[in-house]
Parts: sequence; C-alpha cells; structure tokens
Amino acid sequence: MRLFHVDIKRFEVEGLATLKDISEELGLSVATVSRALNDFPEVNPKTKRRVAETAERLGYRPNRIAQRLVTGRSGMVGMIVKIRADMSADQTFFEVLTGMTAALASRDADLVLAVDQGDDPVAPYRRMMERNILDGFILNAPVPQDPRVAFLQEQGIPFVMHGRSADAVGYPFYDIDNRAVSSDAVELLLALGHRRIALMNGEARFAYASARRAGFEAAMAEEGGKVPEAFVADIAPNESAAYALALRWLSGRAGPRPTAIVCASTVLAAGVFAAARDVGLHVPGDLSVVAHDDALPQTRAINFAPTLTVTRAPLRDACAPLAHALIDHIDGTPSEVLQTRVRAEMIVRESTGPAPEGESDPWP
Amino acid sequence: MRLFHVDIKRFEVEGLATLKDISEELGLSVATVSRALNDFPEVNPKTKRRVAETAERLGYRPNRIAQRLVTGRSGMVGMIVKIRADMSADQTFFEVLTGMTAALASRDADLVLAVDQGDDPVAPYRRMMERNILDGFILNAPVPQDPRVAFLQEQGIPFVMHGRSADAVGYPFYDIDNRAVSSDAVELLLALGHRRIALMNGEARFAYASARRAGFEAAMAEEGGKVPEAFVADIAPNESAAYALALRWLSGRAGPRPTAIVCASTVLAAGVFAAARDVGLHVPGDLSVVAHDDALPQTRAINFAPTLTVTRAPLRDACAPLAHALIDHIDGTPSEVLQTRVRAEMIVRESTGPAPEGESDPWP
DNA sequence: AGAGAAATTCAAAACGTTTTAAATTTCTTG
DNA sequence: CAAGAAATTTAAAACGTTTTGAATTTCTCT
Repeated sequence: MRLFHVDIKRFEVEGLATLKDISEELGLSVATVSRALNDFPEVNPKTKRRVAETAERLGYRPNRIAQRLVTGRSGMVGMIVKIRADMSADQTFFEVLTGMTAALASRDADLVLAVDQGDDPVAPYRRMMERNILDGFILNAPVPQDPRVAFLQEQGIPFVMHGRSADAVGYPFYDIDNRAVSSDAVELLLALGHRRIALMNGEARFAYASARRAGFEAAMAEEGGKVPEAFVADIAPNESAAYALALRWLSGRAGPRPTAIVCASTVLAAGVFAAARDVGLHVPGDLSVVAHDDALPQTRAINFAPTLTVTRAPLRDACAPLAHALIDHIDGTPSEVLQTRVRAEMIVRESTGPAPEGESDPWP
Repeated sequence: MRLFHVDIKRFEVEGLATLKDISEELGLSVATVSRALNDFPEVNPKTKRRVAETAERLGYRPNRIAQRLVTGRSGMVGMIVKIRADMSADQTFFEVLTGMTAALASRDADLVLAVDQGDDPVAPYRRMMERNILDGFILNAPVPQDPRVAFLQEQGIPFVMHGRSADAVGYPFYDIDNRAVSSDAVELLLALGHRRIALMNGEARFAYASARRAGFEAAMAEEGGKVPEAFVADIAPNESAAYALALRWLSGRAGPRPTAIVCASTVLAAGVFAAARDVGLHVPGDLSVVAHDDALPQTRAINFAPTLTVTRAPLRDACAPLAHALIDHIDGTPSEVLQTRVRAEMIVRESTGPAPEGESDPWP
C-alpha cells in the first residue's frame, strides 16, 4: 500500500490547533503546555489557567495518534462480534453494546467494534491487533481452553472477559456463579418437594454451560439423586428447540415426567411453557419452571403468564465493572484484584409451586 | 486524563521489529527500507527483495499509528449505528456490516463501529471525530436536509452515503432509483389492468420514502389517476403495522378496496398477505402485491406463498461500491465520479395477476 | 581516465505529543 | 546582597514512519 501525504492534507480538519500554536501564543515551551494540560503538579496554577483558556479559545484537541505513538495508548478498546451464518448475532448484543459504550465513555474511552464470521476465533483479534491502535479487548462467551485467551496473553494484550473460561484464570473477569445458578434453583425446587428435576442447559461448548451442569448435578447428588442423562440436555438457545425437547420430556416419551425444569434462559422457558400448555399440563400445578434471567428487555420474566421464577443477573450490570476493570488493567492493576464474581439473585414468582400430589418419586 | 509512558510499555507486543531494525541489519537507511517496502520505483529490485525478506523474517509489521501521524491516514473508517430504545437496530444492520467489512478489507481498510442512542444525529460523529483516528465515515438512512452531511462537509471529513438526502448532492453515494421503484411497480400493475393501486410506503422521515411516494404519484398521475390520501400511507417498518393498515384497506372501511398494493418492503408485504387471507381475499386473484426487496436472508421474497413480485436491489450489492467510493474519495477522487445510481430489477412472480373482473374502476 | 547522466541511497525534517533531566527563575533566609 | 532551596520551565530526545531534496554510487560514452 502506497501512502501519500501531500494530497491528503486537504482533508485535515481546518483550524485545529496544536500544542505548538498554544506555546507560541503564550510564549511557553511545548513541554509546559503539555504538562499544564495534563495537570502535572509542578506547573504553576496560573500557567495552567492561561494554557487551558488558550486551548479552549483555539479549539485545541489532542491528537490521539500522536499520543498513542508516545504513550502506546489510544483510549480505544476493541470488541469482536460473532455473526452467525443467518446474519444474526446473539440477542444480548445490543444490550452489551450500549451499556459498554456508556461505561467506557465515563473513563474517556471508546469502544471499537468489528464483526467476524470466520471459523478461527483468534484471527479477528490478530487482524485488529495489526493496526496497533487499540489499548485492549473485551471478550465474551468464553469456551473452556479459550484460544483467544492464550493468544492475547502471549502477545501481552490487556483484556477482560465477561464470564470465564475456567474456575481460576489469570485475567480480569466479571462472572456470575453459574454453579450456584443451577444449585440455587435445585434447592428451591427440592424444598418445594420436587425430586424429578430436569436441566435444560445452554450450548455445551460454552464454559458457563459446563459450570451450570456441574452445579445442577452436584445439587441433585446432595439429595442422593442421579438424574438420567436424557433429562440433562444442552440445547440451542431458541424457543423452538426448547419446545421440542420439553414436549418429549412432558409427554413421557423420554421416561418419567419431570415435575420441574431448570432452564438456561427465559427464551427456553417460553418454549417449555408452550409445550406444557400443549400437553395439557398446568404451570406450576403440574410443572414448575425456573429460568436464568439476563434481564434483557425483549425477554422479560415478568411478561410470562404465569410470571417466571428466575435466577436473575442483569447482563447490563456487567458493563460498568468490565469497562472499569479493563481500563484499570491497562493502567497496570494486576488481574487478581479485577476478578468479580457475583451471585445471581433468586426471585420466586408464580411459575414454581409444590410438587404435584403423588409425584414425589425420584428419578429411577 | 493523565497519560503514562513507562509502565505501559510492558504491554507492547514482544519482538515487533521496526524499520530501524531492518535498516541496521541490512546496512541501509531507514528511508530506503521504507521506500523499498512501499514499492517506490527508484529502489533497486534487488534491494527490495532483501528488504522484503528481512521484514518477513523479523516479523515486521507497520506501526499504523506512526503512519497515521505522518500521512494522516489510519486505514480505519467509521460507521455509527442507531440503536432504538428497545435495544434493536434496523434489521439490515448485520447484512451491511458483514458486507462492508469484507469490502473494506479488500482495500486494506477496517470498519470501526460505534453505537448511538441519542437524539442528536451529529453528536456521535463529533465524538468519533475527536479521536482524530478515522479516515472517513459511511452514512446510511439519509433524511432530507441531513444534518450529518452539513457537519461532515463543514469539517472536511470524507464520507459516503448509502442512499442520498436529495436528488443532487455534493458527496459520493450509492443509491437505487427510488422513484423508479414505485413507478415500475405501478406500470406493471397498470399493464395488468389495475387502477385502484395503493402505496404502503416506508417511514416519512427518510429521503427514500419521499422519492418513492413521488414516483408512485407521478406514475398514477400519468394514467390520469389521483390516489386518495388514505391509500398513500407512510408506516412503521413492521409486519403488524402493515397488517392493521391492510385490514382497513381491504375491509372497505377506508373507501373502495384497492386491487393492488405496492409495499415498501417484504416485511410489509407479509402483513398485507396475512390481512388479505383474514378478510378472505385471494392473492393474486383478488389482490396483487408488489414489494421492494432488499434481498435480506430473513425476509426472502421466494419464501412467500404465493411467491412475491418485487423490485429487487440487494442491500449487499451496495457494500463494495460504497467501500470503494469511500477509499477512492479519501484518495482524492472527486465526489461527482463516485455517485452511483442503480435501477432496481423488476422480478415478476406469483403475487401479481390481472385485475379482478369488474374491478377496473379507478379511484373516485 | 574523465565527464556527464542516470540510478540509487541517504540525511534530515516532519508529523504532534510526552517525558526526562537539565536549566532557569523565584523565593527564603542569614 | 548572596547563597541555597524550591518552584517552574525548558531543551532535547523519543515514539515509527514518510518524504523531500541532496548526496553518493553506478553506468555510459568519448
């Protein structure tokens, strides 16, 4: 690529002042102007005021590129968005996007998005890194042994993860206790007398799904129960997949009917509700349903009839902590103090009730 | 914001070579290494080869920040995405995104996205411009007297527009002939004997909707027809709005029933189909339907039953021309030669047929 | 061998900013 | 007033790359 300098200059913003302009007008050095604007303590307050006023008047704006060249920092952090073949993205996409944009803005940082449709999870990071413009990355949807982690750590690129790829990791993250998401739900249902509890989990490839399955199975094992394989399922995150599976479970075709189902999301719960209705089961009289709720506008648990009992962890609550963690990490804070674990809140609503009479037999 | 240099350096990529490393190893000047890598004609081919091989071996990658500082170019172009209050975006979003990303990559450029939920259309551009990192912008969904255009032109920032805000504009664009979208549909329907043709248009605030209304009304006027106001409607781009309006039209509550409807999108056509079915009308026997088709995967005209007659202009076809126009414009090509107008293709399928017997009376 | 032309490479400046360490100025004290 | 300390400002180098115009090298011809 042949780069030109002469013609391009006409596209530069007219009237933009540099430190040099300010220094000439005030009879100060460029270094002093820079130190004044950056609030260095040894600069006289009066000098600081004069510099600030002149900068304002001349419309000075720092050249971020020049800053980046010297400091290695641009104030821009990246996020890669995975696009599916059908041109959709995870439904949480915009929620995260807007929350993260706002949170980063409070730290004078900008979010830079890029999309990816490829098969190599690392390639888009490599590509964005090549520009050498970004300060760091925000990662989400971790898988066990996430190759992105290895790559970014090897390259020494700061990043934070929404979720985590393992229990103990060497990077900053914000994660809910996914074991507790399942075990809390199981404990509530056990307390209500349920013994045949099924898990409708998220996609197996994600780390959160592994943790939830582990938490579910551990809680069931505490009660002395071993759940049949058919009733612990990892499925695609859509209502129709949930509907089909729930139909099989509730029709008795897969074995004894569960009296309760723990769902990975409110979307799956909607499918379960529809299946229960279609086989003539009443929620919660015949079947109790608990779901995990990311508190997305489109899938509100309170919009369900009956209202949905949930483990609730608003996705949006992750944005500010993640943004701050990333900026702090870029500033030099060690990873260990930037790892946030939160427990989802159990909110009992109408979709859970006592196990039906005569339906307290455990899984065989 | 206080910027630091010392501690941050530990995040720099290990082992990255600079031009200086190459020049030292080969005993050449930094200038020659640069000129060799940038294929300057006066550099000896043998020298070029030696430089290229050494760069490859040392893992040299250009520091884009340094290039940007000298040339004013970063190879990154921006696009602002409007997010609605319900956390959704235009359904064309991902289609444009992926197409544009690929097209820009072929020009060694990257797309940088930012989201906006505010009320001021100009503010996000101002904010992104403040970083002084982007080479230009891609704009879409123009409105008449688009304030973004005025702002970016005043600031001398290169941009291209998908669509245009007026008939004659001073910036590069890629646009379909929206007048012809309507008039082509009307002409087809007139040729089939239809006289009572209604227009279900897009949102009035967009420039394309104005053009389509004008084209529709002009084509109907050619036939000596004046369409009643009630049958030329600007509506929200969703199926339920279309369904409700079509019900009113087809029930006869708004006046004589139209024998044909021209829809702004396939989404609206789906609403019209549903309404026709619900009032017992047959498509195309009782009602012909033509829609504009952006050829999005989710809203395929061939997925309709009966298959849909459309004016077709795949949204994706805009991506490469827009990407190239922007890079060329940044390179100095004048706007006038970067303005592309395309005519949508008329594809006649099953949803259009002759006007029903005894239904050839024009609008009153 | 010398002169002139052509080919090739180089030194230096530029881009705008930050920061180290030195220089300069101001203040305090005897 | 002079000396010393503290406060403030500055010169210079750095960041990595590009490009102008000059310098150097190579080639050709007499």
